Amino acid sequence: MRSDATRRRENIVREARTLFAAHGAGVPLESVAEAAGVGIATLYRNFESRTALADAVALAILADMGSAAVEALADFRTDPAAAWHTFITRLVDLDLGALTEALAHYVADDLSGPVRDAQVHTLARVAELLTVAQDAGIVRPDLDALELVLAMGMITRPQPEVIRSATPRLVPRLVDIFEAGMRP
Amino acid sequence: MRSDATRRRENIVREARTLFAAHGAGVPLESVAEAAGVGIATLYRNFESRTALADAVALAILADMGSAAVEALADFRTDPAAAWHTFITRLVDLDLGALTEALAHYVADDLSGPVRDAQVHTLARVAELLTVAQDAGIVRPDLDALELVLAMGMITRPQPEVIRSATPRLVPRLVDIFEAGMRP
Amino acid sequence: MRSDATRRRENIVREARTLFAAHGAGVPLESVAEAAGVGIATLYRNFESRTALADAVALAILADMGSAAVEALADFRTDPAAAWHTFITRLVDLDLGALTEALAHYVADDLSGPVRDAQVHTLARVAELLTVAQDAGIVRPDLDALELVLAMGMITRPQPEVIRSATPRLVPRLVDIFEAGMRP
Amino acid sequence: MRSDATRRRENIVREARTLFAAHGAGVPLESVAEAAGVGIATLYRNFESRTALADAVALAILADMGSAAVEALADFRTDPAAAWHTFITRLVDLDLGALTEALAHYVADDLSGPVRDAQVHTLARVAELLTVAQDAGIVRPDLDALELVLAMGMITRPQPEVIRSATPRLVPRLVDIFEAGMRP
DNA sequence: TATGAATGAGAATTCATTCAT
DNA sequence: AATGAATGAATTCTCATTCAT
Repeated sequence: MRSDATRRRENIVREARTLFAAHGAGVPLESVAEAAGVGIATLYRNFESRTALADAVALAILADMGSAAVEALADFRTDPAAAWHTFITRLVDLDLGALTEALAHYVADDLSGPVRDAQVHTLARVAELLTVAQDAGIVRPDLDALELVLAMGMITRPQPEVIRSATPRLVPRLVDIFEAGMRP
Repeated sequence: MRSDATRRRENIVREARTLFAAHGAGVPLESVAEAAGVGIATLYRNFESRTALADAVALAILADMGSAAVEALADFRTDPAAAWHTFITRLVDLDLGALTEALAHYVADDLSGPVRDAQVHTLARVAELLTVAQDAGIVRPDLDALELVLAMGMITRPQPEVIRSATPRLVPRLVDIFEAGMRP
Repeated sequence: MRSDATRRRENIVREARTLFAAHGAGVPLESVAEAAGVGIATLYRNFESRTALADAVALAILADMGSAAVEALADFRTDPAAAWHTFITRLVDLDLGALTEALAHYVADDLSGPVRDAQVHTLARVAELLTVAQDAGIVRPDLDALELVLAMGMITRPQPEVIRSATPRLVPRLVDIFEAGMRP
Repeated sequence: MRSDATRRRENIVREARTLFAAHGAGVPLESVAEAAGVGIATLYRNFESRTALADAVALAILADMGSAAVEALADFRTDPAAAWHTFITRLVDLDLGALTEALAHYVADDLSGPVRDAQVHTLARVAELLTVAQDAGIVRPDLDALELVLAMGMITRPQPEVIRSATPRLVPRLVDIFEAGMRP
């Protein structure tokens, strides 16, 4: 029973993440509930408010980002360039745009405790990786972790339909340019 | 009264452009009206619908972008690198994010005639400049005009307040990285 | 100059009458102004409010109805049945539906003085004709003038487009049935 | 709760029917909601749009009309004249005026499927009754079912308050005249 | 606990009426 | 005097959130 509830909850977060990434954080919560196959009231039982759900989405993304950083660090010895490139690629697949959207409701630095902590913690991991990469001469030395993450977030944010369909390969292209720009 | 009305109309477009850039194209039209110092009905007299207003905003931005390209071309002889850099910088100040947002309501290639025409026309100017810059060896050869414009649009799109205040210098930094990435 | 203004004013009333009859008294006054080829402010200079305009429409219709009754009376000697039938036919063409609509804004018996007077006066003429027709044995004796006028108004009131197009001959048919029903 | 919701829904239709009949199909939906004792959003949950509500009203009226026709047919053997008269009388009480109003938003023959079907079906019933009555020599042979229904609709359409209060017995009188006019 | 229904508050849009030229 | 522009008030419709089963 317990795990059933847990799975349901995670499912809601997953769908919210996808929808936030695709259509912005403004999507009707009812559509999130529907995508997750639950009633709207169930969503609200699990997440007190839109903010609470957005926080959960943010935490999920930050967790994935942390893992990506840790794994990249582990692989770094073997093949630095490949490890770094893989990390960037994984960031792209993380729906970072949804993260940005999910944070949109905070004013200034009033991030809720857990989110702020996770952010600090994850950024520390990324910074660690970044330092190693910089020391290895793969990445320009004046780049900081927050900047990197936000940059990836901005270039993967949801695009209006007109633009997405007119330029289907846009994101990979931007990522490629960005990677080039990050080299020393 | 005629010129008065014209000024008012332009004022509405200017405020809309600013607000679209700052908070997305979803901003209440009432807040646009308020910013422009007019009643909501006046806005509607001038722009039949949100779409019509968004079109006007798009046209204004495209016009400015065209001018920037033309001027950069003119300055190119004198100092290619400076001309290119100035062009990029001017793009940043154009509220391209607002353009992206303003296009958000179109499906596929159903841009309204005038907007599509202006887009084609302006992109042609930009492409001209781009070609010149590529020939001069300043810009990587595999970059196209649409890509360039969209890229600038994405990295200047409105940010949630948390992010903007936490990283006030973000946009210039991203631009710098992008410029680096665009070199051959 | 004077007659110019008068003609303009009458033109507004005429267009209002047509539009009230066709689309109900709720039509935008701006569309009335446009149909009359004047600016909305001119309409308002001539008619203080929608009510004032509606009154003018009512008066115009009542005047026409009075004339029709007077003429029918004059023709009655010659050919009673034809005179009566012609009268009924003329009522149909009078846009009586517009009259009904134009009165719609009055509560209870608060008709404005002039309208009430015109109504009383016109009904007296119609009653006169009606009496003559009843005496001649053409019309059932229990019919009164107000009833007659309202009946014609109801069966000529504007119809929704669906119905109008589905049954283009409806009004003449109803008039025919009504005429039959009015015989002794 | 299910049956509760059903009752509520039916209640909304009932009130809408009454208000459409009394004040035209243009009544603020908020006033319909209020009359039904629900919030405006509840009305919208049940009826996607004004059109959907109007359709429901139309269907309800058509259903009642069908029943009236069927019952009149059943009673016809016993007492033709009484059955016919009762049928006419029941039509009057059906708020046919509301039906007309409810159809007002359709263009040409674009009635929504279910409404069109119901209309065809109900008219067939009425036509059946009409034929029987014509065969019995009670009704003039050149009358068709649609005409009959529309005629009743027109003479029972909502009247402006001035008129209603000035002539409280108008509708029954018109019906009487109409019945007379429908005889062979 | 899970759900569908209910609700009020907010945003888009239209229109009668007033104002400034 | 004639006009087009400006405005607020009404109305439709949508959505986050709460409630009753």
